[in-house]
Amino acid sequence: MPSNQNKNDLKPKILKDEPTEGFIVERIFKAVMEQRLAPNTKLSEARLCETFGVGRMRVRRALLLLSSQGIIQLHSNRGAYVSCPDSTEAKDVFSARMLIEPPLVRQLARNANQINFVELTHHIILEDSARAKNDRTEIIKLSGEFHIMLARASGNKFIIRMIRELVTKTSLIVGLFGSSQKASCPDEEHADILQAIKSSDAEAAEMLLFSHLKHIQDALDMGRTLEVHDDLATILQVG
Amino acid sequence: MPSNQNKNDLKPKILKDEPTEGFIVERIFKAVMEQRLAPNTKLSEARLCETFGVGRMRVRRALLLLSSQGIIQLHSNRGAYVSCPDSTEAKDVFSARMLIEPPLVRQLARNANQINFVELTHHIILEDSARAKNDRTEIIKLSGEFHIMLARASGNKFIIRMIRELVTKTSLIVGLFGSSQKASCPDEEHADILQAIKSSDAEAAEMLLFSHLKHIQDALDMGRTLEVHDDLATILQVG
DNA sequence: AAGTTCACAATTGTTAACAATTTATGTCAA
DNA sequence: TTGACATAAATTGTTAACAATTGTGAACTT
Repeated sequence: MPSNQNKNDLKPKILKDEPTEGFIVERIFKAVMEQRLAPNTKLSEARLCETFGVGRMRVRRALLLLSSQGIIQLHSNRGAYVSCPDSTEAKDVFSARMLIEPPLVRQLARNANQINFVELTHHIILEDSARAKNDRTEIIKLSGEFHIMLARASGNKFIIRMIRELVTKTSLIVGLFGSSQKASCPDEEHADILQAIKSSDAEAAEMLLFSHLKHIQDALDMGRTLEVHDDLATILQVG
Repeated sequence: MPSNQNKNDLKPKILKDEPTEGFIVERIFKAVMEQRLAPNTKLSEARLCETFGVGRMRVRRALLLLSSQGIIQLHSNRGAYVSCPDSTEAKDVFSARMLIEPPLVRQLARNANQINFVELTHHIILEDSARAKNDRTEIIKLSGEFHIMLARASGNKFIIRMIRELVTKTSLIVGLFGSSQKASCPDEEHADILQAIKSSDAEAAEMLLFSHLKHIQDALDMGRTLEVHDDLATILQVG
């Protein structure tokens, strides 16, 4: 959802080593989704400039785009901070996801024959593998990505964008309110959902996804303190 | 230290006569939704600057925000143009709306007791009035707004934003592919939907909204020429 | 007349300097 | 030590000049 889709832009601008603002948005977006950027972290222009080796304009445009997607918040004259959703916003996020995603997988199950399952199936394997290694960071990353892949299977760019935004906010919420003991994404539920879709069982898929979201929400524990990262360069350059 | 969020953000900046970029976005957004800005219309920076009496920076930021919402498209070195959705995108828009809005009104019907119906009811009256006067412009404006009001009734800002964007794109699509003879928004359907919600008939509301969207889509006629407006000042300053 | 080339005008993209605001620092008094 | 207050530093917001790109049109060739 970042930048622009260009028809006539067949220029070799990609050769320039300067990252485009879409690239910067993507990086920060991903860092937030993978919980490498904690809520309330300050994203100063100067820091981002040197991190990405880019002028101030690009950074400011990227920050504006991120703020328009609710990933960060711009406080005038004070800078950009990673969004810190409150419980109300958390409720809205899950409410929106519960409204959209169940009908989505229902539709997917109905058109199961048109779906390419290889990537999705492979993704489940990756998730299992990460769980086996107890790699919390990887689990979080893959868990979010699974839902985005489901959205992508719809082929509808509006749905994809919406889900992407909601999943990213979910990452922030889980980072803030997720009790570390409970599993952030219950073990076999993704596999079950995918199986239901594969077997064209629309009702089951819809219900499974709904309860899946409910499980995630129920595992939240409102009322936790948060830590603020500060080594942006490391966080953003990796991955 | 993390507890202070809105301290100085409530400044009397509104006193400045310079419109903020949010204001500019809102104006253009609305102009597109009400079909006063035709697809493919060029929005040159200079023109917008003098129209809103604002520096180039504000305009550029506004344009970036609008492009991130898909309302306009930015072609590098060539400027900003009102989006001109093709048939594929049109299909995606209706597909997304059919996925989201029916479950939305279903939910609204279930919680009908928590909804304030005065504005919605009044809106129906306004629509009837506009239809009576055969005021096409007003009809288009009100028709879109009704759906946004439904979204607003959910109180969920993610849903509201999504619907707003989809409705606006629908306006572009109807402007492009809408055959002028067929009604753009069938006469009594909004009233019927609202009545179903009022009576807590979730199933009926869901189905009525679905077929309502289908009717709008079916009334489209792919393959029309488009006209490009050019008097931005007039268009944007009114309303 | 159609097409090409070249130069010029208009528009957008970028940079850097400047202004405004916030945050940090340091001194002094209670 | 704490608090207030003034000053300095750092950060963001804005403006304007400059660079780069695109579109236009005249002159020229075929």
